[in-house]
Amino acid sequence: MAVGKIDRALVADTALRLLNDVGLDGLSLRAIAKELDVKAPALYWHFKDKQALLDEMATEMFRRMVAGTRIPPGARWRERLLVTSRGLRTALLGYRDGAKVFSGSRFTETVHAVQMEENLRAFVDAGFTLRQAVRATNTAYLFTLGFVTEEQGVHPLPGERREGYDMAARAELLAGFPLSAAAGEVIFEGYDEAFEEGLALLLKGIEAESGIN
Amino acid sequence: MAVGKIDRALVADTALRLLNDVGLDGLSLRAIAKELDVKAPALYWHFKDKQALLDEMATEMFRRMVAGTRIPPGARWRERLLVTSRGLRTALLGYRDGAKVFSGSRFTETVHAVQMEENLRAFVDAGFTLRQAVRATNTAYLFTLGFVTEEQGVHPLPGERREGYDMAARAELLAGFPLSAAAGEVIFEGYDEAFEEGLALLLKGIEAESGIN
DNA sequence: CTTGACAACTTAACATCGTTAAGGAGACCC
DNA sequence: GGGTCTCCTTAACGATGTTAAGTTGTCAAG
Repeated sequence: MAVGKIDRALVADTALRLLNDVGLDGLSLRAIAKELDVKAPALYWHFKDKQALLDEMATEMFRRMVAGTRIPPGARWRERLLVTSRGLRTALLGYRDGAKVFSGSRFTETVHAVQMEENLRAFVDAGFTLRQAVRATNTAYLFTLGFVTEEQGVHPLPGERREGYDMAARAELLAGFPLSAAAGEVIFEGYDEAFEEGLALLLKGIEAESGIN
Repeated sequence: MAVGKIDRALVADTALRLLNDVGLDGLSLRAIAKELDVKAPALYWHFKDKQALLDEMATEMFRRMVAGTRIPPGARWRERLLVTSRGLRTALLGYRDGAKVFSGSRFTETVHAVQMEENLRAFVDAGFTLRQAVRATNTAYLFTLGFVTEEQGVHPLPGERREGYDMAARAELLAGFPLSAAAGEVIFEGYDEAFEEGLALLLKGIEAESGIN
């Protein structure tokens, strides 16, 4: 398809586009290569192995997340943590198996440090110790990763629903567990609200434990 | 090795044992079959595909977690959430790539409903609405999953450390980001404390938002 | 203008993987 | 003794990540 010069960025971009069509399981080097009008082994000129390509994809995902996250100027710790957490979730949801790709990879650059530094700075400026700042941001980060991982297990892409989870069948299996049965609706419907309320719990906790608001 | 009757439970048990040696990537059907003194296609008599076997492994992990988690009689919501979250982390840490296997699979039974029901019950009895109870327990659950997933990216098994993460090199890369550089020690050392403090934040938040203690 | 080096690819092949098709040994029942 | 069912084997398929070796184009030095 694309006949121009091939470099790491173009490969990662192409792979990310393909990811939404075929998912992580279908993302073979041969498929990516075909999209670039090239044979599979050519990719080894640019990446030492497939994991290195996945790492580049994760890094590019993060780059786009940072670019797409508008942080209000003068935002304080609370707002920053809300906005960056929502931004991460939105970014991961933008790709099929986005959370899996992301959390199975390691960054190839230090782009992530910019946002991390600004977030930590906001906390420290507000009076948190560095340790408190790290724990707070990291907890939000890991909650978001876990959340989207599970969410994408049910909704591979926003709007799509994965087969094999019938609400009625679930209710029947959980006869004898009335609360768990009723919990189904709360869990599997309204992921947006669930995420927001989880974040809200965390923020409340940060506030309550530090006394900083 | 084992020459007795082969059934789903034995296969899952053997696969879980092998998992700690070879990791998820090395966990091939042929390797599992060899461990059972059997050829790979034999496994298809007991499982419709590899994912079904992984599902059984995840279910067995959960079963052992429940069996290994001593919940003090009369424990209230706070203590229950602490104990079950710690229990989940400990269980996942017990297997190489435990978190990945677990969060990529779906239970084959409803064993999980027992503990879920008891936890929700504890919350509701304490005065939480069902919705609050679900949000609280689910947030803790997803945080734990995200946490251990990242933790095992650095420590495949307790005591082992994955290569490629040199603390000195990291500090050098993050020159210009002093807070992020300093955060390294807080993040990568003391996962136990980090987990406890993340949980503590959450519990504080649950308490603060509901007014229930 | 030729030569040589280097970058960027192709072709061919390898071992391994999940999975399917077909068949065989053994237990059990009529 | 014949037939059926369970549980396994043998053989094979297509696909995968990866490596080795060779090919093409570009470009600078002699």
